[in-house]
Amino acid sequence: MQIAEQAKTGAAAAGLTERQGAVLERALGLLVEGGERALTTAGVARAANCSKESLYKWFGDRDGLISAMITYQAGKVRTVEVDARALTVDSLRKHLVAFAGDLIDVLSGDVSLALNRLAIGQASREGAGLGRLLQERGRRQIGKRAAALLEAGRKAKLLAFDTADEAYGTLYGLVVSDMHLRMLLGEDASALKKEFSPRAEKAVDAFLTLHGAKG
Amino acid sequence: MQIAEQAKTGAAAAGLTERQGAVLERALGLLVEGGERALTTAGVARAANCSKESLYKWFGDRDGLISAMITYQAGKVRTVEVDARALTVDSLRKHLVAFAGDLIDVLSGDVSLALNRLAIGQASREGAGLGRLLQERGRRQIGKRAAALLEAGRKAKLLAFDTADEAYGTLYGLVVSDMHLRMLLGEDASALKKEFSPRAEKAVDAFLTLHGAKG
DNA sequence: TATTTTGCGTACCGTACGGTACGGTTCGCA
DNA sequence: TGCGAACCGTACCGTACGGTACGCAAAATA
Repeated sequence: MQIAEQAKTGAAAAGLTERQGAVLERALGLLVEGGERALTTAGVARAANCSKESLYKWFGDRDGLISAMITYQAGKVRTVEVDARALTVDSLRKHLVAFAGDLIDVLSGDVSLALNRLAIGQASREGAGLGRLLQERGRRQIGKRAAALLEAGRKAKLLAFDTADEAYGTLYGLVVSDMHLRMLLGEDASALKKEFSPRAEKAVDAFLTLHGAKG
Repeated sequence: MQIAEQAKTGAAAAGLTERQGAVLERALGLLVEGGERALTTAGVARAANCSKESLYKWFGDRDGLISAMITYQAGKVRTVEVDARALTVDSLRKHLVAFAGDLIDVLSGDVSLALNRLAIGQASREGAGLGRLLQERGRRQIGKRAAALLEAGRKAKLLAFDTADEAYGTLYGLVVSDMHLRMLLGEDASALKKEFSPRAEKAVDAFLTLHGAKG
């Protein structure tokens, strides 16, 4: 039910058949479960109850399949719009803390980790195609949300910074530190999440100390 | 000449023959050049002018070779001891800026990026063996240097923090942000280094704002 | 109902890799 | 000089993957 719904939305966002979305969902499951080695065309076909010929017809080749997986997964992410009116110190802090929590959630997600591992592994041999795609479709989205929030804070005279990008970089670093890399290297994601989630408020405090207009 | 000397020191640190060190050096070159796909046993043997049989004799199997490469590479890193006496605000700042620059240098190095990509790619399929090894031999080393510096700053009443680990995490996040991940995903390392190096001083300023005893 | 389309299942091909075996050669040593 | 260890180069084997081709069933269309 939930999976089917996800498949629907993700497929709709990428302009694909519902069936094709279901196939991509199975492929993502395979990737999460067994890494890149498990993402074979035969394996995907078997897991999704379709033929290899259909895979090549729909996605071109293996790289096309992977690209479709990234785009499809990115289509599932929905950024929450922030109401910029009536922003107070407390509400800004709450929004920042919520954003930090969502950021940690996204980065520690199984599918996100698997796709990042896949793109990083591919990055060395053939340009940065998948890496750029992942960056574009994934990070840009949540980055826009952060930029909007930060700009709203600045307009409300609650934040002070030169550029939103730089301030976002600071916030990102304070929240994430090296958590993402450690998870990518195989450290237990849920354990690391438990370690970093409580630090989200401290990170936001530090960010406000650095960029809060009151301080 | 330089390579030979590196091979000597790296091999000595890992308890290997000079010849074996040279082989690992060629293997690292192959990995940097062409990624994991280029790191085949036949390719290493050809590039290093040795036989596959010797490779298996020395390193066991392909994973043993990779582990040896990580340990060998880590053996080349030498941490600089910091003189903790007579630490002033200015000298502490200089030390922190120097540390930040070295951190960026290490993370943006060709070999470091290639090994991290390899370990991340391997992380999904078989535990976190290589990831742990890389973390242990690589990050721990520079982390110890940071911890020593931070503790010295605290003893000199120039820094205030709860635990050195947490403070190091803050410093790391401020300096690195998402630079490492972006490089791992294939963004041009030298360009990113140029972008982040000037920010090292700002990052240290921010860190001192957060943890400086004077502020 | 006849026909076209779609797609599943399977078999197949070429290639490339990890790992092993073997003949020939160099080098240290008695 | 004779011997053994180490090692290079190459050939070989089993496996697994990406990609293609084919036979056949089911659904859609006329």
